[in-house]
Amino acid sequence: MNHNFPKLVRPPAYRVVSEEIRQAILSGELQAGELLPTEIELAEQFGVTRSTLREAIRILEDSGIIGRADRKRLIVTLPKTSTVGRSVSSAMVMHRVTFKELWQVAMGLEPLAGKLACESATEEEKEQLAKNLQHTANVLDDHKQLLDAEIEFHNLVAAAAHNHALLQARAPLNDLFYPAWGAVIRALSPGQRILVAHQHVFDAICNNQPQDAEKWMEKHMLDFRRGIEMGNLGFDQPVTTAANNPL
Amino acid sequence: MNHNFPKLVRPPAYRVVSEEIRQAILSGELQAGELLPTEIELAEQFGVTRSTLREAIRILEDSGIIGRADRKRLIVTLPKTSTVGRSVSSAMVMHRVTFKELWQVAMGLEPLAGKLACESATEEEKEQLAKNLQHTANVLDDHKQLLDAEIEFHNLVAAAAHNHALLQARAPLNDLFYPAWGAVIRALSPGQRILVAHQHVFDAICNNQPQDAEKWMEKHMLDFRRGIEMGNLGFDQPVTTAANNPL
DNA sequence: GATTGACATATTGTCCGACAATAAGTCAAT
DNA sequence: ATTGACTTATTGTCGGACAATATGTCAATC
Repeated sequence: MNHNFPKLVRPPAYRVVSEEIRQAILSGELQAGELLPTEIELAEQFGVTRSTLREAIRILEDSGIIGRADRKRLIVTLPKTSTVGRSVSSAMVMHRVTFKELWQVAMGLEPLAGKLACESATEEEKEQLAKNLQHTANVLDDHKQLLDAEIEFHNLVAAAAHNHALLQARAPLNDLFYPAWGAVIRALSPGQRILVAHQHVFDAICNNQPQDAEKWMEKHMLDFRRGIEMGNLGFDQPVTTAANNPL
Repeated sequence: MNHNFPKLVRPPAYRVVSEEIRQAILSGELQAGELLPTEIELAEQFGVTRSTLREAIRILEDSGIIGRADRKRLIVTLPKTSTVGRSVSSAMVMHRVTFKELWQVAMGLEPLAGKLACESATEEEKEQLAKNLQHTANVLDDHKQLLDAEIEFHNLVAAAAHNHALLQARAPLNDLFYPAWGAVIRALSPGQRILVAHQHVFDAICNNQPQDAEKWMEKHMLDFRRGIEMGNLGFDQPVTTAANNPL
């Protein structure tokens, strides 16, 4: 054997079709917001049956790049980070990613978000943060509400960074990691330390002091780690999916 | 209107089925490596037609949590980071993520990878890195091969960090970002500076000096930024997908 | 003994046609 | 302005059919 042929790939039709449509979208040929032709028309264009075409559509629909205009007609869509994040989260759960691993990533991303937010946050975003802080102060004793406020704070900071790649990379944290704040909050109760850290991050953002934002976000995450270790969640335990069926 | 009913969600059958299977997998009820029943059997179990069931399967197949045992039978699979990364990359392209945004994320993740690799790298991984360095030195003038070696180096370091969450977060960098090294390499040619940076990161990993690894990875990424700005790629241009059809 | 060929079998890929379910529009009646 | 009845377009689901492909078996061949 002096010559090796490359192994032949013969993807099924539904895969070819879905890839074709995906490329059309990624290349800009199809813009977000455009209505797609009906299933029958599309099937005719590709020369396949509706069944085959539908299988192709499912693939794209799940990855979020096409959705529904009105629960019927298909439309090219800008994927939401949460949609894309879901498949990433699934993968992480299957790979038995631990809290520790996620925390390490969070230690890389959250301080970064704080830093970038200093440069990019708009007045409106600062207001939202301010509102969040005030709300947090009011619900310090209500674990459930405090958890929601806590998660929202991190999302607001990340959004203020105006970096979609960062948002996307952060998505699994929302699904898998921050829900654990529930246990952390109970362990560190009352939430005084949480509020103080948030306050400092907020001030840093308002005064455009990136290093401070970074530093305080880091401290905040260190608290988080301590909380997990104190709670009944093992730091080296794999994360789980909290029965997430938001379809 | 004193009472608001929650809007009714009535997901189609194919979605319910796919979600059902996904949960069975995530809950561990179905382990990776297990063969799934045939389509006919599955359809009978759920009480739907094969067509409907197949649409459900497509969704899961695309997200990589089920695959093929032998191009026919379906099997529960550990999703590869590249598979999951592809949908993330698509989303980023559609959101017109710029080189700058990706670079900012890379500045958060790559030094982190270097740092973690110091603690976690096995002897075998160090050997692979050494081999990569030597190869790099040999192809400093061959742009194409140098690019491959460069990308491999970063992947090896990331793998040596032994953090799957990090690998997953990094996945889009491989698809969208590092291909741009092509232009960078031409701009910075010859690749002497690249090799020096790699060398220092490698030394730091071998001598278990996390700060050094972090620092040199950071310098390396700063070079990258300079290269992009010098090349004909705009730093504020949206990244594109390099006609990636690895099906 | 290893390779080839012929055959049966199981499973997925694709097609076709049909009908039910749902969303949107029109128009008249109240 | 709201309701109700009707029409129409489109997706959701069904059932059955056959082609294409991988597996296994067994005999024939060298």
